Amino acid sequence: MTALDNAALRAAGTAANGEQDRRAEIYRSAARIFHRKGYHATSINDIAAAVGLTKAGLYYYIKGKQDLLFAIMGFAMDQLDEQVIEPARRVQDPQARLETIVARHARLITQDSSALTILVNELEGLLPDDRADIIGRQRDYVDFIADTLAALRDEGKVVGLDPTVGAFSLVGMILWISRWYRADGRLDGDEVVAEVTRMAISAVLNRGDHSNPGNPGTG
Amino acid sequence: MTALDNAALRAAGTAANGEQDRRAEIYRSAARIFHRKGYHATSINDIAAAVGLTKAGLYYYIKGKQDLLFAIMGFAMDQLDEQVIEPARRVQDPQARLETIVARHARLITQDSSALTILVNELEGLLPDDRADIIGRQRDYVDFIADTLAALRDEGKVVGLDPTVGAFSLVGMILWISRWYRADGRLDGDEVVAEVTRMAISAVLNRGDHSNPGNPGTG
DNA sequence: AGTAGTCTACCGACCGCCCGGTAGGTTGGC
DNA sequence: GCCAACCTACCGGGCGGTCGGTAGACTACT
Repeated sequence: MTALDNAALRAAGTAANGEQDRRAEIYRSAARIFHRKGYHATSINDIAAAVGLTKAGLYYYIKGKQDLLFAIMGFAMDQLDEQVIEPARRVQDPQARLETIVARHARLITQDSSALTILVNELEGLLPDDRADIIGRQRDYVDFIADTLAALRDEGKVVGLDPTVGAFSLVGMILWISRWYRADGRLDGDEVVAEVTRMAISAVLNRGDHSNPGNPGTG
Repeated sequence: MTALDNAALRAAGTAANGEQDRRAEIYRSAARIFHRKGYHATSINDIAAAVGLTKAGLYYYIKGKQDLLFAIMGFAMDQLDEQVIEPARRVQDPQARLETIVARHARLITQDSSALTILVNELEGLLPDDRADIIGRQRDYVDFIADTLAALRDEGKVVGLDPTVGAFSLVGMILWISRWYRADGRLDGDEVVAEVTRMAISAVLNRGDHSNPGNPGTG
């Protein structure tokens, strides 16, 4: 989970090396605890204790609880940008681009879901300005997926699917992974990523109708 | 949102009619506020004010904050049982059953997502015994969907999909609706339900491979 | 080598506030 | 007179956050 180091570095500015390490550890621990207990149910003392500091000592490194949350969510959003969106932007073919998006996003979650899960679950813990910032970036992401679906529709590969609904539904499928996936479970991360990616593609691609010959109706 | 009345009635036992109404209003308001702000960020005073009582007055009707949460989640789970699982159980054909599950669950969410959303987002606010109860019922639901997918696989309509992963993915797609659907949005509830249901069926049904002729790889 | 000053990395004690919850009334309809 | 349906006033406690202090490493000067 050393990835949060980057966010810590960014927040630390021109600090000494020891301070960078400590700060990274704090961000990492906070993300883990926020993820497990939720933001509001986590006290500053919880985080301090987890990194072997007192509350006052912790405040040497952080500005406040809200800033901690915003930093973690900003990091998660950066991760999404760098690991999912940017690589996908370089893929021209819409179907391949969609596969890239789903597979990379799903992989991020199976690797470490803390920050990414906080990103979607703790929005109301942010200050209004910070929330607007994060929500805007999230909307850009959904729009990017919707645009990809629209491109697939223009190719005739997708028929009769609203791109926005499609994008939200795929995102829901992906995000939910963090609720049920266990690294020590029956399937390993790569298998889960592959399964979900296949489902996502299948969900949006047009393969004729799915009317059910043996089905008297949905009543 | 009068549906919570039932849960209130159940909790009230043999109370007078006026008390039933008041209690139902409390449960309804609490569900709405928990949904909007989250359980931990909602104070008993918030709920009391919303129903025009003081905190002490509210305690005439409720036993405590945790019981309130558990009652709301129990109601949501009852709703799922009665409106989704039981009707679906009566559908023999697996594909029709799956359509029933998705459409009915999605419709519940577009109609009133408060209690159902609390049900999945506030589990850690419960006491351990209560949490075990709710989690058990949720697992039963996912198993029910997975069994339906397994039946479809036995029919040859689904190939190469892990039923458990499939069930979780569909649930994620459905639950996420509560995060983006707005009753005053571009699409009405029925359209959203229909779109999501079609995507869900398409996601699991086997329609040949989706390999991409114009795709040099997923780089 | 000694020592005075400085800075980092903390800690113990404390602040005001709000929380969930309660004790003990008060009021109004039957 | 009684009881349902509230209220005012309060409790202990934990919260986020701050304050003044300090051990110890490091530097600067004599």
